[in-house]
Amino acid sequence: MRVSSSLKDVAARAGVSARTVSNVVNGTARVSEETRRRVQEAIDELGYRPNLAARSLRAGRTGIIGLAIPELHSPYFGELAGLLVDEAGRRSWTVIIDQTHGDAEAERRLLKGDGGRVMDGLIISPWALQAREVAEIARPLPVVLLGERSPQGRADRVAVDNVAAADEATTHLLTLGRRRVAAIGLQPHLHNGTAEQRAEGYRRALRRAGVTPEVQWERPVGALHREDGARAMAELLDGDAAPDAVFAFTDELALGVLHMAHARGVRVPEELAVVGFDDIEDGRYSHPTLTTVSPDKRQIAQRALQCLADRIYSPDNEVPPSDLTIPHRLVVRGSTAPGTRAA
Amino acid sequence: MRVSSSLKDVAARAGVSARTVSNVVNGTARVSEETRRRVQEAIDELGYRPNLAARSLRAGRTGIIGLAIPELHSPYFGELAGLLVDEAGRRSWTVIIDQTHGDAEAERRLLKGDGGRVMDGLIISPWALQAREVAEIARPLPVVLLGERSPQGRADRVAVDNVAAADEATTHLLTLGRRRVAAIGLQPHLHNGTAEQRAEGYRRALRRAGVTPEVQWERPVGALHREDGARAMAELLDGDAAPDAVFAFTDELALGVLHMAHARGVRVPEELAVVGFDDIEDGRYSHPTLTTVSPDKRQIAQRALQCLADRIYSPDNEVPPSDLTIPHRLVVRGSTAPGTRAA
DNA sequence: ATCGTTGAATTCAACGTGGCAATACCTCGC
DNA sequence: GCGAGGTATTGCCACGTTGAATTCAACGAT
Repeated sequence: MRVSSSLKDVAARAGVSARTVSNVVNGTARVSEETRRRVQEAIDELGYRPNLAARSLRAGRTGIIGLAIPELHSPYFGELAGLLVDEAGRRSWTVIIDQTHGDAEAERRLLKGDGGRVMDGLIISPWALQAREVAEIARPLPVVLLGERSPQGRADRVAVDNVAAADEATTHLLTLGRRRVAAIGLQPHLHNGTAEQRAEGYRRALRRAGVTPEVQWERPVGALHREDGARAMAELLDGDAAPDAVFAFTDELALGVLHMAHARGVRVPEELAVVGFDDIEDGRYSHPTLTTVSPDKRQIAQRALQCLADRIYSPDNEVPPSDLTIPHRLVVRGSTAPGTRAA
Repeated sequence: MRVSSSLKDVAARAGVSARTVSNVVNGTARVSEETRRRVQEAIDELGYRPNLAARSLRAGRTGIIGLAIPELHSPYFGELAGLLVDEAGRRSWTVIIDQTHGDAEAERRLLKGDGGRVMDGLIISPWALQAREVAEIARPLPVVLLGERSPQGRADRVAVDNVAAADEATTHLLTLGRRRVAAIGLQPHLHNGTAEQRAEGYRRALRRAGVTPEVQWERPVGALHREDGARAMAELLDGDAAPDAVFAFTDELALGVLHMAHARGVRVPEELAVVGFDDIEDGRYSHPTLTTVSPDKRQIAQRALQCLADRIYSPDNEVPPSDLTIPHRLVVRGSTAPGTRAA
């Protein structure tokens, strides 16, 4: 029992050839009822399980796909990863997860596939890698990019329209009569493409409303967690003028903003309206509940897997890379409830 | 470039044998500088990556371990999974993640290893499976159980002392002068061992303080999410007497409790003190911030992996199963800040 | 000149599967 | 009694890799 048994062991025990056992296991060929029974018995007795390494070697496919995300503990990526694992299971795929921690080197390593070929395909959410560099990496491996533009890309891409979504979020704040609208979440040092797009949508909305974008309202952050949001909010409150609204590029940042607002006695939404992005579970139970841009996460998962499947199973992969835009909607909750505006 | 190249291809190109290429790749044997250079060149030109399936087949090991948890999107498991993935990477292991959704059948399937052997070992957090059943499943595969007792177990176990921790949490509430202490999180229908232990600690603390445990204060839940906590809290508030404290078996439940308290105008911590369990990130930014039992998650990850490593690498695995208790501490925050007690 | 030693590279075999082609067995029709 | 046409089963090989054993050349010591 220590050393796991193989087809050969089962065959010996059942008094048939290894090939027949294989046929029973896979239903490949016709097997007489009597033989099938004997083989099945031997399988049960020996506790035989097929060796997937051998199978993969033979088939040239592993049935394993990779998912590379910045951080699993971040709620957005946790939710997305959960959906991807489930949807992948539906396709009989197993998912291995890697965390890049927003490190360019880690992203590069995964894209290049250092350390060998296990994965049939890779879904990656690049955070620190410049779009140009992603495009340059030539790979035989099917790759789907999440939330990053893929310019002359060799890879498929699945994402929401970040510019439009950010525009909507900002416009929502402007509609409430707010004019000192801060944006929290820029990451200029990382060349984070997603952040850049959201900043662009933010500025576009301001301009359309006749408000000139000002640098003082655009707050860069080190990372995208609650603590970074809280810190950015504190800086704003310590500045010359306090904002009357905040568009945070992620819900986590927004929750940090809410936290700091509480701590400093700023009333939300009366004195400060807040919008986030991602629609994570927390935002539905925070105090106040969080208005946010909600991407259709399940659809992101499904479409990403569909892209992979197309490339993995297509005999010749001359299909041009697709660039899928996933629907989103603005979910209005307590943090932007129409209230008395501060003087 | 379509079909990935093998040692043989590289060998042909470099004018050496496949074995020599293997030696260059792995640094297995001495290779002359000149040969190494030629081989490396061929590797780069062909974009060769070792085929891990073949390697695994030869080695009898895949370098892949499995992690089976109820749900990836739950913050506690997300944080834990993130730590496990990182710590596993440090050991050059890759992690495949499965979600059981608290389904007994799914847990059983994973433990039995249906579908073949890919994993060198499995870390599983059983939620619905009865301890007896876990113990009965004989496996050649090294298994580590998280947070579940493993009675006559063949498997290692890593967990906090749930009884003691629940006792501390409850005692903390009693110390504040609260006497109508509710417990939210029992799952009698699932035979959830962890929940049972926390309930036991809760009752023990009450008795020690001279308070008789009453059924009306023990609220079962369907799942352990925020919505379940909110629902349970609503039921309590709709009941005959309102509690003046709640011990929620997970932070998620506790956050649902806070949410419902806000919605019903119950002031926390003045009228209601709340303690959670898990110390998830959200609880540090909620309003009020959440008092909680904080298990040392990194240590859980490290110890679990150490157990696996011991079994995977030990020549004869006659090592008796270990049962490791992970330290925890009560982190007091806003939700139990000493305040005016309700009349 | 011969032998042992060392370093460098090679050959052979096997890990467990499944595709392919071949073979053994069986039944039926004439 | 014999070939045709199935059905059930088998043997052989290759997938890409590496452990073990082997070959070959060069060198220093005797």
